[in-house]
Amino acid sequence: MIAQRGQLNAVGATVDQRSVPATDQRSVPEATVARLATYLRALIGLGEHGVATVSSESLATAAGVNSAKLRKDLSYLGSYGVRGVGYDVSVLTEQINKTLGLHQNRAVALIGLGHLGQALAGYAGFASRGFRIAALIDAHPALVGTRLHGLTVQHVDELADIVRRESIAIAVVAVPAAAAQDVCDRLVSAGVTSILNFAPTVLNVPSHVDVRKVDLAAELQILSFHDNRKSGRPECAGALGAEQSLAVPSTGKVAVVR
Amino acid sequence: MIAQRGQLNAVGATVDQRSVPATDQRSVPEATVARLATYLRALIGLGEHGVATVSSESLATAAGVNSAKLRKDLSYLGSYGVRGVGYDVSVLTEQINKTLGLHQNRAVALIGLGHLGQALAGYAGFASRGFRIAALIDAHPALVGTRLHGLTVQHVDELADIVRRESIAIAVVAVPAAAAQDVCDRLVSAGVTSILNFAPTVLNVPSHVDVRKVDLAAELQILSFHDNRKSGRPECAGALGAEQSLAVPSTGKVAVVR
DNA sequence: ACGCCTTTGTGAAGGCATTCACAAAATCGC
DNA sequence: GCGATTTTGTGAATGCCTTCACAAAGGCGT
Repeated sequence: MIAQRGQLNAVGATVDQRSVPATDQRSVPEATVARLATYLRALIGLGEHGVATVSSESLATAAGVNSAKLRKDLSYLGSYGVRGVGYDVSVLTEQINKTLGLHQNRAVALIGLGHLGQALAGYAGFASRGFRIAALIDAHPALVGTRLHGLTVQHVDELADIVRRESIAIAVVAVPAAAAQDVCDRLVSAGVTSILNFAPTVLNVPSHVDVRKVDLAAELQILSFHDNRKSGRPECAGALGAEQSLAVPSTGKVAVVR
Repeated sequence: MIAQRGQLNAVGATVDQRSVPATDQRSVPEATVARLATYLRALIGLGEHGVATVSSESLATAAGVNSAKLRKDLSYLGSYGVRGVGYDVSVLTEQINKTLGLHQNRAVALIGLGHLGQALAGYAGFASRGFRIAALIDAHPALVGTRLHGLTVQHVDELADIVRRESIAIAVVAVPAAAAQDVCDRLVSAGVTSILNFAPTVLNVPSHVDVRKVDLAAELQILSFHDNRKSGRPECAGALGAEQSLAVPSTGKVAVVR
């Protein structure tokens, strides 16, 4: 399903001169997609340093993965490397851009302008990596109408209009957990098909809508788990100890890795 | 789906020394750990609503996963359910807390107080979910010395002292990409063993240090990929116009007209 | 006490993802 | 032109995660 798209794509009619399934998004594994963004970042960095060609080995190092994985990942996009030489930085950059659908800046709506929302509104990384924040939305009367990073905050009741007017497909939700599902429902019925959720709650959406969540505290909790494990024995010091007291510290063993 | 993944740093298996079956953290799969935080959130929510017992089915729904997965995940922690009844909310909450090492509040250092850093400094979700921001650190002279959310911003040169004084094992890095590796190196040599990185760059760390990254633009790019794919095929009648697709069944190709 | 009903915990199967390892392709030096 | 050298692209193997499906375990009603 989902065949290749005939990209109009301004910059040069670089259209596929290949007859092969270039940019065959059908089968790009999820894990690979998640890494493409990292590769893209690394490639852009290389390009800015004037590097014209890069081997899978060094690109992999720059992206923090091993080269076999990188090559397999890239192979899903088509065959853009040259054996014995490596990858052309600009070609590969363009190819990943295309695969990720970043050929044109995508309009994004940001809902919720608390501390986090305001920070996101000013985050330069969005603009520099293919996204344009096209609307700022909040429900708080004191915020609506104020200007922020060049945009006027609009009321959440106008959400549907805004989404349609600006052809917004992607929204960032940075409202309190209690309000998130409601905002989400409004977004979905307005036609948004992709949501990045910062609220610590599960969003229920119809199957044609994609949700990615960023749960900041959860990230720390995951680190905490590993840290707990690394630091060895001293676990539940207080509260519910009982069974733990007979740890075996004699060897003082610590987590040994590789 | 599309759950985030950790980075390198697999954190290998620890040594044996076993004989304590309960809370055997040695073998909890990474994917499970990442979900425990979500279960915990759901459980706390249930607890606050006075729910005393919950079945795997309804807890799974609350957490947005299927019940088989939830049961298997919980089985790694031990056997805390009662057949025919379900799980005791408070027992399970406590158990997950323990597994994640959240029995006592963990001190966290936050480095970088730009827009994002300031938002994180004020993020209530950290405090309510087991973490205490114990230090705010930046390099900018204009920021050092100012008070923010009850803490005085300290200079990055004092980082090592602060980490030791406060027994900090976890740090949040919210500095510009160009400064991230340097800050990271300082953290590691000061003894920090877990890092949550918001800078869009790969951090190199020794194998005993854990890094998790949150790349905001990458999240959007991943959504963009799927969105790109979706809009190429008129699967579900998306009543959101803006784009019209012309499918060419014979070749399976799709052209997008804007 | 005794079935009945509900729900857990878990082997087994199936699906993805990662890693391995090597043949194929391309350049370079001579 | 040709062999040496480099590096890609990819089958095959391995391992991890998810899903299935069901026996075992416990409460409840009678």
